[in-house]
Amino acid sequence: MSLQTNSKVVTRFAPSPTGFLHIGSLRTALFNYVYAKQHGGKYVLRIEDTDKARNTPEFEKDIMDGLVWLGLQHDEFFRQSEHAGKHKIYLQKLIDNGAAYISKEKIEKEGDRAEVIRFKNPNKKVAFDDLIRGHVEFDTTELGDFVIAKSLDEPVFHFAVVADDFDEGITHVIRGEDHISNTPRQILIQEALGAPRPVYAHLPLILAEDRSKLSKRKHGEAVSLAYYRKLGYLKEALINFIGMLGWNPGNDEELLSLDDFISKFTIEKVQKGGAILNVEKLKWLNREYIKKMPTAELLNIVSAKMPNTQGEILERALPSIVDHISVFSDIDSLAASGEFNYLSNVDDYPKEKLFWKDESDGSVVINHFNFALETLKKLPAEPTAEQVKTALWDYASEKGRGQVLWPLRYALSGKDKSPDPFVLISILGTIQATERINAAIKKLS
RNA sequence: GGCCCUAUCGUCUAACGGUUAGGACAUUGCCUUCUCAAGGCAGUAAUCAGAGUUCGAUUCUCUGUAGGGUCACCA
Repeated sequence: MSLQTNSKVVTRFAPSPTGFLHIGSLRTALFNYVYAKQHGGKYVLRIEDTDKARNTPEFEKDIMDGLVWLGLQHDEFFRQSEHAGKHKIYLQKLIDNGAAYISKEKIEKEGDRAEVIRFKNPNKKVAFDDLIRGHVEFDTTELGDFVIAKSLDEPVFHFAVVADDFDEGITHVIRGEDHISNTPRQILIQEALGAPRPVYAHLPLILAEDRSKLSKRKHGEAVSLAYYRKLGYLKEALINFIGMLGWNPGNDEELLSLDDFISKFTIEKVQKGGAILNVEKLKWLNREYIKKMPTAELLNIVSAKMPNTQGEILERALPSIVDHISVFSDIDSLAASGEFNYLSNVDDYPKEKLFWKDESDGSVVINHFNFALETLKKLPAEPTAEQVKTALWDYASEKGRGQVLWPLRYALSGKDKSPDPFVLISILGTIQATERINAAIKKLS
């Protein structure tokens, strides 16, 4: 407790660039960021690149890009490999004071060294108070004298983490639950180094549908931020969703921004059990955020996805397009299946489609069309849907709405499913609408 | 298997030891309606099991069960 109140909070997110930014890591990053910000502290990003064989610059770039895109800007940046000199000094110090030793090994697999540095395990019980889990206790005896470096120049994860956390003044280690059993050995190293112990908080894991840990190998690309980003999920929705997996504000609020998290987040209230990632809810959230988007921004995005429909038509059609999607990539599939064809042309259709239910008298339909044509003449070239509705409603009610509106809508859209004819006319304008109705009349006569 | 962690509707979750166990997503029905959506309203649905402690356990304790994590010269 005293650590929290007396010193400035410093948190860190320490991914290793051996894969794309994982959705679970994303939450770790978010909570670290939020926790630091709400305590007026610092949030450090540290790339843990000590495994030279598996690191790639692409992954490092993906991680950094993803974080920046989400708005989780770090205050300080480190690359673990750049601390090799410091690690070496610490390692030497431990060897000198007998806390670690150079050990002769037999080579069991490829890459094994004949000599490694092992930590002299004091074989004791280690206990720590986890902000989320409370009191946790381990007996480190079973760990044996574990390896902390392959050589003076090649520290292994546990050692590098402790050394770096120490150097960077990390006060709070907020990380995934998969690290909880790593904690005792890291505490042992800390003690040997004379480093202060940070406050620990182990987050529950994000699970797949089958309750297993979300892993790239098992669950494919749906575990990476890049995947969701590519599908067109909004960062606001992603942050909101991830932040509420395993945590909630304690009331019925569902829509939270990054700033809301900073003001409301309470690490003690983080759930202890793992949570399944529920894409349906993510979609719902995304839709909520799409609804909130400024029209101009929306137009930009939709416009890029619909090269065949541009300008004012697209502008007027925007609400009816957005109405049908929960993610922007939905537009691609909807467009591919011809859902929006009516915006540029009328697909050919059999004239029977112009009859409502079991009607079959073409002349009656033509009468309705003629009334519509007359009405269009009296309307402005680009009427609002409301204006069109007012002009046609009484007639349609009198003659039968289905009888009038179904053929009209079909003539205008050429489709079984579409926006209603009033909206259609408001999108197309009276000139285009007149053309399409005339084409329908020609079909019938 | 050892060690560790966890357990409320299908999913995410709320509930100072006393609630008709609440909300959201999903789902179902209804309304609206010319179609498809959207929207509105309503409904179905949960305390893992068994012992304790207590006047009273979702809540505390123990046991069991189930699930998960971790056991590298990876991070």
